[in-house]
Amino acid sequence: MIRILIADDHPVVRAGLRALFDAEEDLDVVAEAASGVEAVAHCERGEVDLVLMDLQFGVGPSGADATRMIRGLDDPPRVLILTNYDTDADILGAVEAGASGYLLKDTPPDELIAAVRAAAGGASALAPSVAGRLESRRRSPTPGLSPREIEVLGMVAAGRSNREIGRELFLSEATVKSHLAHIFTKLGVNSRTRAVVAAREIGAIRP
Amino acid sequence: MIRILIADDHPVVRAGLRALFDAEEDLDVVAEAASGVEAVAHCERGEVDLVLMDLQFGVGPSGADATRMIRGLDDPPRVLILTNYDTDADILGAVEAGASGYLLKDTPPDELIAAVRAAAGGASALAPSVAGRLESRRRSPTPGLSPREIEVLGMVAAGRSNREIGRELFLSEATVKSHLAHIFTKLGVNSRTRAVVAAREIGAIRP
DNA sequence: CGTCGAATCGTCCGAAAGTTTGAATCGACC
DNA sequence: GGTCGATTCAAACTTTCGGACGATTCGACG
Repeated sequence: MIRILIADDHPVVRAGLRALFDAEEDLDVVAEAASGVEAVAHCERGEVDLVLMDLQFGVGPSGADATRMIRGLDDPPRVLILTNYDTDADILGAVEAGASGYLLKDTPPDELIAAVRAAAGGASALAPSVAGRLESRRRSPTPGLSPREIEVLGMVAAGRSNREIGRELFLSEATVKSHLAHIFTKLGVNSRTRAVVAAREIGAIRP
Repeated sequence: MIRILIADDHPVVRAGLRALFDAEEDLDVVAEAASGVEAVAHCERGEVDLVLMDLQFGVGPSGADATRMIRGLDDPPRVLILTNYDTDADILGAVEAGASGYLLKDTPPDELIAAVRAAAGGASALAPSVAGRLESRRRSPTPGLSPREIEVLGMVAAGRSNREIGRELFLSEATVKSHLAHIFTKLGVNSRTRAVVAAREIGAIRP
């Protein structure tokens, strides 16, 4: 018997998953959580073998954060990510946080159930499209943007000018330009707007 | 008895909605559709009082398109939009397409069921947050960007330079600048990156 | 201890971008 | 028939960006 915790902020999705699992004899939905903190609280009490976790909660810690916390417990349950979003950064973040698998919400039910059984059994379960993405990422790893560069890039994406960025980060405009020049070469572009597009594509900034 | 068609490309969401409605005596889920064309086909055969429609389908016509087609039938069912996304343009587009209501997927189940009954009874059902958004939109209507301006803005958002935009649209660079100047004043900004941010916020270009 | 990347700041210069002003055409609308 | 917005273009001007150097500091790593 696999004891499952469903963590998703959409009641409809929770009901759908519960209906799906109720039809299987070896799957038992023992709890639901509408937020990351709720999910962690449930796991602290034990009695859960596997968590189905959304990445996007309206408020509070993200699914990746919750995953990290859960995996830090003693004898933690496995965590399977089930989300709509599939940018590289999301997936990498989740896997690094300790997720055993990554599924997209348009996964067919039979695949989903198979993945749940596989994950509970200790195997890794990645949606094929996700696995391919991870593979392609391994071949051309993220142009390692430093934290500072990502910060600057985020402000560029928000429409700030170099001068404004300098003011807000307490930098000289020259430094901002310097960061931007590095960002440009790392992303293979030659203008701020193109950099924003590229950053969105690789998931380096909020979509 | 309200006969319901669920149109959503996510099996999990369909299962969730079905479970939700099955618990109500006066609601009967008579069919499911995983795409816009499927939904329209079902409605052409009649036997449906209300369609719960997602806006985002992976392939094929959008939920708004499907809504337009359904509302163009003889004696059409009512259409209730149920979606994740809530940009102004999405909502406006759906309402203009003939939707009787607009709900977000994080709506609590009881509200959802109430909205379904209201819509089937002929009333309009808008989520409070959505109604507020429409209201605010009425107060400050979309700065009327012309089709050409939207076209230019889209290319700016894609990272093109003024010269490139001119080449691709067979315009002089002066004309591109002229369009941009108008766009800036209409959006109340003073740079291309800010214009892209503003355009995203009001839903004038792809999110 | 030397090396390396990250982060900081600087100058100089050409290329884009943005501002201002003006103007022509065209279709829609009253 | 006149007005108005959309679209097109132009010249001149200012500001911002981006490229191409270099330079310093500092912590990490072997």
